[in-house]
Amino acid sequence: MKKETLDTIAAKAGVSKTTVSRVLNDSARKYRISEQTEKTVRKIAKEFNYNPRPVAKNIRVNKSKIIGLIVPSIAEYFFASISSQIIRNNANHGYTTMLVEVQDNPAREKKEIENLISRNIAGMIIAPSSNIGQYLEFIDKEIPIIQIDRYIDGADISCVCSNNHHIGKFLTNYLVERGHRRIACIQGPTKISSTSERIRGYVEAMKEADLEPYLYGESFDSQESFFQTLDLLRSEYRPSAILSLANGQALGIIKAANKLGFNIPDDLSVVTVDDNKYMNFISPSITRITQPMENMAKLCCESLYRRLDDPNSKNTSSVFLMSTLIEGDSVKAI
Amino acid sequence: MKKETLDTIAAKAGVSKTTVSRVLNDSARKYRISEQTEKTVRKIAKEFNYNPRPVAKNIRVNKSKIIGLIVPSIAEYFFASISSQIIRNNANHGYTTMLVEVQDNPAREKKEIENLISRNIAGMIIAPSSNIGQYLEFIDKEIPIIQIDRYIDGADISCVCSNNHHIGKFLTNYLVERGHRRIACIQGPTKISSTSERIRGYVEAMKEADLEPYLYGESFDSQESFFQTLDLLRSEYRPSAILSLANGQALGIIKAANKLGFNIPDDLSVVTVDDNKYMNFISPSITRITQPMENMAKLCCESLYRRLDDPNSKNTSSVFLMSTLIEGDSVKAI
DNA sequence: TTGAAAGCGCTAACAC
DNA sequence: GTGTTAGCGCTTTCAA
Repeated sequence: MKKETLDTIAAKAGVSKTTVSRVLNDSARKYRISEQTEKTVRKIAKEFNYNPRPVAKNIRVNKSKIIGLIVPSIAEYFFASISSQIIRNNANHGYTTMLVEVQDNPAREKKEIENLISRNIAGMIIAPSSNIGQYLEFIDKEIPIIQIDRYIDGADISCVCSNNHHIGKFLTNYLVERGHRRIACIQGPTKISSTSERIRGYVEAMKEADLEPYLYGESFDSQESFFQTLDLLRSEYRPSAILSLANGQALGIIKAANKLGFNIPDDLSVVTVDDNKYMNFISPSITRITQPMENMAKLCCESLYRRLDDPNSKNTSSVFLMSTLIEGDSVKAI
Repeated sequence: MKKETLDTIAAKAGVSKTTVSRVLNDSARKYRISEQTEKTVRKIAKEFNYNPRPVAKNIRVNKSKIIGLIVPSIAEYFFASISSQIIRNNANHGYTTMLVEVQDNPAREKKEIENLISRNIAGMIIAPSSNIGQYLEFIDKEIPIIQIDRYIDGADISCVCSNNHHIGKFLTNYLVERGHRRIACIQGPTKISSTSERIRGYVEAMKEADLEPYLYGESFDSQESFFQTLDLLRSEYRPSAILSLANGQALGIIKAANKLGFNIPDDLSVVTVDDNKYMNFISPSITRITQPMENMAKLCCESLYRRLDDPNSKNTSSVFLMSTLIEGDSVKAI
């Protein structure tokens, strides 16, 4: 490709490569380089289609214009959407994104973080999959980290998340207000904060309504939710409503209800979390909470850029965003 | 973070950094380094938690273990899924992925490619958005490129795609065989091969059945498809069936049909391309073709690794994968 | 206002 | 078997 280096440009321009470097880094003013020199250098650089190699700079200054993004999997719409926004924001800000997936696998997570660090990333955005608070705090001293969607309890690392406790409580209350008493919650993996917070909200709302929480399930997977819901609907408890904590689960619930001939919402009410363009088309349309994904990505990036631009601003911040209810036809008032 | 370098390790081990480098690159055997030395070096390296800096190596050998992945947007499920697979494959193969989005914007595409190249990527996987065949051929001489999902007509660059011509023809025939005569096709952006090939298949099937093709629309956007379908259904032509080339469009079509009180499939049959976990839940379930995304990603990566492993194997190859029909309830036989 | 020279961490010729 | 040395392309003192 472009074989031009500072040296070749310098030779053509009849100046030293130092000067070329300064001009091309917009430091001409700072070093009081003559307008004439600056002009020639820029002209030659353009003429020869000079393209600096960031790696060479990286090795020197030990920092790159790369941001590491660590998510469970972008096959999940929520993370795909967030990641898409982040990648775009980064690009607009002059950063390239290294996106890695860790499949909620702690070993993989550790490995990928080390990989990213060895590649001199300037900053990191992570939806943590495991309890690596201390490790992250250690890294955060040198490489700014922002947690997104989830946070590690007790870790002093900035985060931008939904107000998941509110989500759980709000949806539960929504069902309670409509007369439901036997409200089950199909929980996801309970170690991640987004889930545990929602569960906490659910339990709290149930307690406040003098109802007994009923938690079951352990994954976000559709298939598992399907089987678990089958069990649940056949059980003695037989809820009149189910609170699903993610869309994958909701699909499993719907499938199970259909299979057993339970009509939604007549025989079973369902509410869930997260939205996407398909949700309006499944019938009945499921009442759901939608998280402000675009805003979440935006705030997260801004928070990161702030620390990147001013390495002194080490104050960690926690941001909890409010979500929006989208009412469908999946809840019956009884 | 880890401040260790080859030098520090060498000092601790009492050998030269060359030796350390050789050992840590698994070339001990090649240089007939004594087992004793090798053992000590490895021990010290581990002890000091040594982490090599790929950038330093990159600048020396002018190649990194980074693969650039260029897609329109991962907010689109198809690309999210493919990208997810590719990222995972790459990670398993020791490569980190730089994922960039170009939003089907030619200027952005050019800029991002240059960016990736300046970062010394080892290889590139791209779903091209514009007609940059010559440019890619030029790059391909030094950096292996594989096109995925789409290919640039006339460019001598490897590709792994669906057999999109077959998809278009097959779905059209499916409708023809069920007695439909007025079959409209809501096309996407016609400059990308995946779309144009599907259109070609549609037109061919129509011609063979002595029917007049009726193409309309120009984007994959739900909202646009919605309005265009409204127009179409109100028009004189009034198709009995619509071939949608992507899921976003299909949603727009369904919405338009609902709005005008057209029952699917009684008043309007619909078929579309691509599947995802929500498609089974929208009602009626839309008959659709599903592309072998996992396999597509796999073959694409393997093809790339082959060239990466053996720089001489410069033979470009075109792979066209077959897709699978998923029958729903969206087509009426008339 | 500009340049020379050193050095970032690593690899690879070449030597012994 | 192992080490010396040069150099990848860039930035950054330090000097002029």
